[in-house]
Amino acid sequence: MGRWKANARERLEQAALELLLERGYERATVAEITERAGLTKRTFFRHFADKREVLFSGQEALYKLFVGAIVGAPASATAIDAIGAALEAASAVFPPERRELARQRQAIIAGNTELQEREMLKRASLAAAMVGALRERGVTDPTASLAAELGGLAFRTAYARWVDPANHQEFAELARQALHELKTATSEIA
Amino acid sequence: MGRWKANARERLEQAALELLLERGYERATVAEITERAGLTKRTFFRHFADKREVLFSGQEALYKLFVGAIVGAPASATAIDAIGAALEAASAVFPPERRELARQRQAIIAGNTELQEREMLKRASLAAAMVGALRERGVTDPTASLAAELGGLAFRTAYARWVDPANHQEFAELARQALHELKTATSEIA
DNA sequence: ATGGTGACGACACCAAGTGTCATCACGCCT
DNA sequence: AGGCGTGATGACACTTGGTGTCGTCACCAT
Repeated sequence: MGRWKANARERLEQAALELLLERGYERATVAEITERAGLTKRTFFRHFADKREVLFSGQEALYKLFVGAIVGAPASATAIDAIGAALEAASAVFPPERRELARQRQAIIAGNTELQEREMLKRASLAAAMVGALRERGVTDPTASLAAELGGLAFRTAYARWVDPANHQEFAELARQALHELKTATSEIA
Repeated sequence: MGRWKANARERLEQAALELLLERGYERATVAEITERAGLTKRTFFRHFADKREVLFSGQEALYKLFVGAIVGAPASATAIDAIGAALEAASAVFPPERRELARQRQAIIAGNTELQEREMLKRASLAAAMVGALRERGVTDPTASLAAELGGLAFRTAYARWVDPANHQEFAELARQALHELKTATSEIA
């Protein structure tokens, strides 16, 4: 079987999504995923650092959108304004067509602890990236960490609502709502 | 309550700490840890769910202190007050004698991604527990999540300073400082 | 063609976990 | 004291994730 078609990585992602949805993360082996994709186990690990990573391939782009929007926000913008701009920019990664995919992905992650661990690490990396970007704007540390944490919470809230079948609004709108709610809660808490 | 050679779990934790400090997490095998403890690989996995877990054994107690303090806070206490009480209660787990141990543990974790993943998951579990406890007090959701996130950030800040050799204050004092800084930053951000 | 480059397959190998059964120390009962 | 049950451990085989290494084959530029 010496043939090799293009899109190996995408085929692996697709095969993984299907198989993990059918059988769950633990009951599906890497060998079975690669078999479905017409490849071998070794090739899987050339494209993904480990089995979990096949479900977290868009993260890099998300970081860049966040960081870019924060450092690119107007100089007059406050830390929270910059966070708001970041959420706005992030909306580009979550068009309505990707909602069903995101839902499936979340269903798989919800069923396995290893995947949740990976997700938590990605969250922390994103938060750290936001803190770094805010610092580049001159925001000092207690405020930078707090703003990043707030942004992360707003993002997770918006994402959870976006994935929820009960809602039909666009991500950007949900993000604006979540951030607004958190801002008012913040002023009430102090 | 069987007492065989006794202390199997503690011996495993001690052997693991030593070996992981010497060689790092990835270059030390479970078989080597158990060999040092005078036990077998199988026994290790009867005491710990996986290799990572040997470094996270005190977490259960921490959760209980947090939750207990939050639900046990006086009815007049605000959400932030309850968080403050939780941090105060958590100080019991971090006496000065445990500082060196904590430092070593953090050094090992800092050197390996899997361990950081586990730590992030524990953080998230703690945050979720705090949200649950706050809800029991009648705190509703945007505020509960925000307060829990704030508490987590204060805790991490205090812990980082407590472990830092440059500081010599007690954990409770560092926690009060961190929470106070975050409260003022919160009022400035809104 | 011709040779170089990069992606893939084949194979061996290590380490993390798990299932299963045997064994051995201890407390308890008579 | 001696037998019994229980729970912790050892022994061993097995699966799966993940890596190192080498060979092979398509593609491209010369």
